[in-house]
Amino acid sequence: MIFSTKAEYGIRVMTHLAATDSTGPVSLGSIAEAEGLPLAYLEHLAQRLRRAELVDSRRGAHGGYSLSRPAEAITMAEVVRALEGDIAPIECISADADGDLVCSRETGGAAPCPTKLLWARVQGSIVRTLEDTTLQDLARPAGRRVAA
Amino acid sequence: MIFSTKAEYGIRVMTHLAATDSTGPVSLGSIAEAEGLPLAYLEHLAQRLRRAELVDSRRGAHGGYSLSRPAEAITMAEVVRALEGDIAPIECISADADGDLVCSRETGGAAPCPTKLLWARVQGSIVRTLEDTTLQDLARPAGRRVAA
DNA sequence: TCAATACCTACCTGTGGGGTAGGATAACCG
DNA sequence: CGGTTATCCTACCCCACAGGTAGGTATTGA
Repeated sequence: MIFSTKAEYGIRVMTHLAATDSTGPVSLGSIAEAEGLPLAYLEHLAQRLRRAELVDSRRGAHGGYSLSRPAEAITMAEVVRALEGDIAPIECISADADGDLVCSRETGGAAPCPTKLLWARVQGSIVRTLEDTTLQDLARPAGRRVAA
Repeated sequence: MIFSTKAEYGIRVMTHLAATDSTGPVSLGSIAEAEGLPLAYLEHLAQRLRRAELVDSRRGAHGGYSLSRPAEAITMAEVVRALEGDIAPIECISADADGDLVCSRETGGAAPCPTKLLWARVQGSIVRTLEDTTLQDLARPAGRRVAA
């Protein structure tokens, strides 16, 4: 499995916010009830979304969460990264500061790991797909921006 | 992480076989030594590859494994599926007999899960990438068949 | 002041990845 | 035929992490 329920639940929270936006902050409790998800667990995910500055929060009575930006300006790449961490196809692959993929098995350029090409391709296609899909695409499933 | 070391190790075994092909079967022991991987673990992976009919095996002295088909006729989609099982981006998504994606959260078409569109796109891009990459592409990293 | 809410830290439990161990079976070689 | 080299098979083990639960603290509106 590629993504865990962290990504699923978190995206459902974001989609819910997108659908009920402009009516003030929405409490996690009401989202949990509407989506049928455990509140205590959603709180963890909401913290990740907040630290990534994808949502704003207001504490106290009538507080809650709201999108920090319009739904069309939030890509799924950002959301998934906030919820799941860096998107890597496999443990030995990570991106360096320039965004180039690095294989931890490559010890001084001796014998490049033959699988690196595959992971690079897979990673690229996933990231491109996530960057091409915005929150708005999911909130209004009728309007598909790009070909699936 | 999307793929585990099962996929990595298994592909390295396949690549090794592709590189040393036409010289008779290769023992797992020699592959394990050359690649620096634990033999006992590779045996599990080799069984998966054999049951998927991606490799042929010969028992006994001077036995070992060999590719069941030319490297250019083996796609990474087959190899990864044999090693990791079905490729699904998330637990709630699976493919039915026709290959269409099904979301286990959809209970009678009530409220379609807003995340399904995203998982469908991601799954499609991964599968397409894996199907476009053959074992030969990895065995000869210089000759890239498709754009990354 | 009180209720509602976000925020924080600690803990728990099951599953699966990533192996190890040990034997049974089969083929070649002298 | 008997030993050696291999695949094949089953059982087990450890631990990190997903997926939560619990319980408290801080903040705000009425």
